[in-house]
Amino acid sequence: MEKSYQPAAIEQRWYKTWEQAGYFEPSGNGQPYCIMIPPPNVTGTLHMGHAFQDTIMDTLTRYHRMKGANTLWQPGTDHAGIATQMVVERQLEAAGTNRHELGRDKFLDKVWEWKEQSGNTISKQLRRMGSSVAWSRERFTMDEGLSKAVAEVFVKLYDEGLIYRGKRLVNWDPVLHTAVSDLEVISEEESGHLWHFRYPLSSGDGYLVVATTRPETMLGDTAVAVHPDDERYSHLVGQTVDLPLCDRAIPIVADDYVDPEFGSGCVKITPAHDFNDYEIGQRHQLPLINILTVDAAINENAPAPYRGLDRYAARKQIIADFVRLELLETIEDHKLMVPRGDRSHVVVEPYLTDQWYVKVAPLAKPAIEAVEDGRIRFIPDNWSKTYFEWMHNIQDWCISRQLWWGHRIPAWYDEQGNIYVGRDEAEVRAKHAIDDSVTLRQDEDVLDTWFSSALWPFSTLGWPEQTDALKSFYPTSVLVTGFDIIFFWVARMIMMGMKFAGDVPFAEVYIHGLIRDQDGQKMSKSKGNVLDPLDLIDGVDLETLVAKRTTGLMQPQLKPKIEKATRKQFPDGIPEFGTDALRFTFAALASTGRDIRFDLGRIEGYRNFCNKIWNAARYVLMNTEGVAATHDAAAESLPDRWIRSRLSKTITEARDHIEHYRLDLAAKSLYEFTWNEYCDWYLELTKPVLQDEAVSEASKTATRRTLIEVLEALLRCLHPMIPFVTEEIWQRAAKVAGNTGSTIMLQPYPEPTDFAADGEAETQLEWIMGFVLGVRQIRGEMDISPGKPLNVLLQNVAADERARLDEHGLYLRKLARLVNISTLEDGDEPPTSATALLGGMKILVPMAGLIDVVAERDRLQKQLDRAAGDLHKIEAKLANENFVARAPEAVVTKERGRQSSLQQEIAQLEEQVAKLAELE
RNA sequence: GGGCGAUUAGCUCAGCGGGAGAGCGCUGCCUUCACACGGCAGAGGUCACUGGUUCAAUCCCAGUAUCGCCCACCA
Repeated sequence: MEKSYQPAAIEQRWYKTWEQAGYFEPSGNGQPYCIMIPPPNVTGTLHMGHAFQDTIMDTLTRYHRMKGANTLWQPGTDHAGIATQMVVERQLEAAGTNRHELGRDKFLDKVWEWKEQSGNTISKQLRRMGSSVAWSRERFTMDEGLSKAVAEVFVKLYDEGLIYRGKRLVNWDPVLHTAVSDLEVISEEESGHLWHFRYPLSSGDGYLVVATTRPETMLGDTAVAVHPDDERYSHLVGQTVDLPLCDRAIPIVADDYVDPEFGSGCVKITPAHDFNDYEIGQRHQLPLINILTVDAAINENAPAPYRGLDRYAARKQIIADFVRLELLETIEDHKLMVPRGDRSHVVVEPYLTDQWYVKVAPLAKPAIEAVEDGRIRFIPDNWSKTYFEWMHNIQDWCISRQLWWGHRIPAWYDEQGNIYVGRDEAEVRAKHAIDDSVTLRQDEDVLDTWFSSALWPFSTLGWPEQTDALKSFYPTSVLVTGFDIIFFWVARMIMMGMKFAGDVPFAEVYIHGLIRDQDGQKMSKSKGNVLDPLDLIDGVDLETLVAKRTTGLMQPQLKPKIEKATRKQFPDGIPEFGTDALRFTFAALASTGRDIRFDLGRIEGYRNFCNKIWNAARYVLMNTEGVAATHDAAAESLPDRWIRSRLSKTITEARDHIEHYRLDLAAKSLYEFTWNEYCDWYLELTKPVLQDEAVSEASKTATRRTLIEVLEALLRCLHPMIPFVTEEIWQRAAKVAGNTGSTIMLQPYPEPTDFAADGEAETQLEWIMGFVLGVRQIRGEMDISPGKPLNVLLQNVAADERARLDEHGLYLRKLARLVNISTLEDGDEPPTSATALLGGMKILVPMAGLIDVVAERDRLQKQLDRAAGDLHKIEAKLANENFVARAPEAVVTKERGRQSSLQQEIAQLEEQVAKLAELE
């Protein structure tokens, strides 16, 4: 084996081997365990969030596979309507054309081409992460099967009256020229103004003042509203005002919606361009005047001077005209929420169009109940609150998009505009007896991407066919996803799954946090702070990293800043850490719910951990080659019994933590066992056994067996998190251990009962550790070279401790580097020494004339102070009658025990301090 | 406006009703026959603040402050 762990040398080789052997595919045996991957954008690339999420899913999948489950982790990608179409449109733009010139069919060919070309990038990257997904079952949301499911669901919902077409206000993206759903609109506070306009009363008796943040919409005003109880205006209700700039009189209406305290208490009503005004318009039968084109310019319904002006140019002009007419009362600075499209980032307009909607309330009801009664559990549970909050206030879902890339809506129109919905045109004609003489035109629009995503858990298993896969794996076991798509995706999957697949789509929803940069910033291209998971795996030099971060920026002026920050943070680029180190880092950081700052220090630490395992394995393999297949358990040494017992506990912990989705705690347990117990103590404790000629062969064999058996089991424990290094080592270790399996992937996950718990061994070994630590501490603080052999004297040695000394002196001598351990009898006068305490026993390191009295006194005094402080607290507690009376018996007993041992410790320390004083 | 979360060592984070923890960083010593991606020893914290509950609070409750996120139609 190499002296240090080289991830690049093994990772890709093992992945290929596993995939070719078919280990990722469902075994067909055992309890089904299924995870559906949240399908990434087909043209996307792997980012830190994916890598994190994939690590979680793969760890769970590998764990359950090792436990014998029939596992299916199913991969796939999403067509991501708007996002993908935008990318291709940008390419066309660069080539000097656009989709309209190309036409729909040719454009779609281009998108498919782009999908083919870039679509497997993310699959390749998923492989680099070690993801054990069933590639044979990879799906794409626009596959034939999934498209069928989409049509099926659409038709069924339509037939039940749960999908309808309606003319309403929608969020209109004037750049993309499509409707978007409420969820796709991001409202952020921006600075703006509040313009106060005077609307003259038709009666000529003055004017009303209305305030608006959007002056241009006044061209579409069809009323002014006041509160019904507002005495200032009640006499005016029913009268009209003359709408300035327009040759129209509009009514003054009374409506509860108006807040009389705000502004003047008068509100201009533009039913065609504001969601609230639309409602008011409905209540008062006001006309709707649409004054905008699809580009959000002023249309022909507005007075001539404004036609054709962009909305913001029109705003300027209108304000100028109000000033000219002396109808502008005042302008205030004002903070307002500006709605922007989440893709285009342009301000969206409420816009009156025909769209398709899903009536969601009837679907939401059972979906709410499923979470309420625990058929679906959120982890952590508080996300269920977020879910309920949204589900209880859910609005109908606008599912049509004026795009070309996506599932085309399965609705046809005849020349009279009648609507026919069916799975395809032939079905529509048959169902409605429409012969070929009638021309049918299919709806031009496509469905919201999330419509097909909502069907993902069952459409990917073959629904509407009742396939074996569907029967085995639906409902799936757990959904692993981020909180940002609970509404977009999770809620809709639950609704659709319950409606069409007859059950909840998953039993648990594990919500993980967002990966942020080291400063807590969201990683984004425009901030220039993205880390590519592959750069962490393979390493990257500084120039490449800078180039990656600064090319293709939307705001090129940020380049110098990004470059500077990058050069400062990564002066030497990023070293190669390997997939396992990255995965272990994600696992260790995956505590519940909260966001994660990705810290390079952590990944470096876990890279070192992989190397530690590697070297521990080198040691073990070096010492166990050809070891007998069995051993006599009676010949096991104390350290053998101890490490087996510790491993048993560690296995319990690891399993328990993984089952509860606490990968961070599982990682921690395994890390600490491996490093602090197996490496730091056990491997060191085997050296005296294996090197000492006096130790029996049977005992050596038992130790060799323990070395290899613990290593082999530990590798299995760690495999779900760090699959590559564990497989590489396991292949060698398994042979020595006598395991003939072909891969660690399919070995059983260790059981706690595989190794004997042994409380007695743990107690005894703790005593040995205490002894060694005591001597080391003296060495460290008294500046005695670690290599210098020492003699120690023991005082106040109890009978059972004498027995331990006889039995385990070998370990003490080796680990503490002692030549001689001798026991002082009562009355023996000890030489000048540095002292360590172990329970009631004193360990004395004779210092002859070398002792630094001051240093030793300081050292003891420090211990004394600490002990005295602790004792003081405990005595205060015990002096409290209420504590003694009310605290549980066990707690009181424990405190009394601590009290007496501290008293003993203090007495001994004081004695030593007094002795030192004699030397001064 | 409503809801959720965070505040613990220099940094990144665990923990939790009865003795403050890890990794990284820092200090000192050590090229010891698995590992310098290492070993040994060590320094470092009024667990944001104020009250309350309790025999006992970093932990539970209430409030305050700061930071963050989500939802919401106030022109």
